[in-house]
Amino acid sequence: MKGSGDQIVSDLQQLELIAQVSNEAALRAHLAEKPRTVYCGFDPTADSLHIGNLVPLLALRRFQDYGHRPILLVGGATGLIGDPGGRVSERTLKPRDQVAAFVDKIRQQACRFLDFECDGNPALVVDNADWVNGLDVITYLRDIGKHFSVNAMVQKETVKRRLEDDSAGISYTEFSYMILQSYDFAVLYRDHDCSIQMGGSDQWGNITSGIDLIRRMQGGQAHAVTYPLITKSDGTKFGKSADGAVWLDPSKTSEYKFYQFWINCADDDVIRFLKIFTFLSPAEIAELAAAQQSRPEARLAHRRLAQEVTRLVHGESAVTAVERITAAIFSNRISELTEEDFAQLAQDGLPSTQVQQESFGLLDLLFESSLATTPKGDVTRGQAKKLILGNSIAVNGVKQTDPDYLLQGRNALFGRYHLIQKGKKQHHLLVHSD
RNA sequence: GGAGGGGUUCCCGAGCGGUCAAAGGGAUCAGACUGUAAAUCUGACGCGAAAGCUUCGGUGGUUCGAAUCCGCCCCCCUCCA
Repeated sequence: MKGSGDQIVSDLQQLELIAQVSNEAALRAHLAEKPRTVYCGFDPTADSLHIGNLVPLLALRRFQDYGHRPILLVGGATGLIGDPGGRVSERTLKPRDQVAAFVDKIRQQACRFLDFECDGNPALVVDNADWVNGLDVITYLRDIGKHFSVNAMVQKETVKRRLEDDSAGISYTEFSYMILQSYDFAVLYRDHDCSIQMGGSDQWGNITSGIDLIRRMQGGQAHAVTYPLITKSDGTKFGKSADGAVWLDPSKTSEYKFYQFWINCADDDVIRFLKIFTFLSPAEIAELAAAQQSRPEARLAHRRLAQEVTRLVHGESAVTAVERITAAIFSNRISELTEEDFAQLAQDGLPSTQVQQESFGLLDLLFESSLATTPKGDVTRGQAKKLILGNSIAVNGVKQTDPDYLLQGRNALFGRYHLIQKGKKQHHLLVHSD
């Protein structure tokens, strides 16, 4: 454990991880007095968490490091409803069994970021389905709903936006989301003495509404902390890469791609991301910032960011593997790679294809390997041809512009390897097997 | 149930009988420049090698010809009951 209980607030502020706090003085006093319990909710919207979810996950971890107890809530119930916040239009309801499956996966994934064994403040995982599913309508309306003023709910930003939008509107179902989330907070307050809820800044309305509910139902005082939504300096959406979100599940986003995502971030974002997504000390970050100033082309900060986050999510061995690939590929001296290097590439997770044939059409390979993905997301031969003709494809470091080019075993490096490059950053290995 | 307004290519958003695979912007991919950066410039952006084929909520019509007109149906929004 480090620092006094309320040091966490200053630290989070320094890391630009606090957007809003319900009442800073009160919160500090509350945290300084003794270890507290803080929770953050994760709705099961997919079968994996994505890098955006790292923000609250790591923030919970920070709270734990300061002696507070983190509760990770998985929204098995709220996930069936859908949060109207951050959305311009109504969600499509997901099948119940699907949500249940998502809950399991997310619970497993999230667990590795928190300590469940430590003395005093072990983390806890809960599922709000446990207390919401058994709730009958009358109890819901009489004991919970009675405490909510529709007049006030309508004023909440997330709801208001949907009411004012003349192309969307909001269903009663999503309108009720806030009540369920408020109830979660009240239950955790009652059963686990959980007095702080953390969430994205878009959750502010839901959180404060929970604070109100706790006051009304139990006469208690709870607190809210929100973190800013992560933005990119160029204004495009954070966390998206070529084919959508960057997931924590390696079967959805390979370790190599994951690492590449981070090392590729913009200069203007890298220091901020180091603060948010790593546990490096302020001194270390300052050092990297200085290095970036003096020698930006060295990309020390980028590399460190990629290393740290990959280690956090996938472990040390993944870092070693993906750095081997990266070094081999971006050193730009393909001719210098040894036979062992090539064998290692496929093993380390560089996408690869095995073929028996002596010769294989380049165009076909682009198609088979999904390198020929159109801007829309389809894989077509037409796109493969466009890429070849558009001077985008290199084979073993040499550009090939002939759409009929054949990858032949006898021309392969070491008799079996063809390294295909699409643009500068996408690679695929063709292996001619014996 | 009544009145009105909408559903266009990944998103936003023009089009309102032919010259429309459908303006413009965004996103995305690639090329140049670089530092695996940003900004900028260039090209691509329904499928197909091509002829051509399939798109504008669904369906059936009217037309030589429809995203554009008509009927029915579905969905969304606003107001009224």
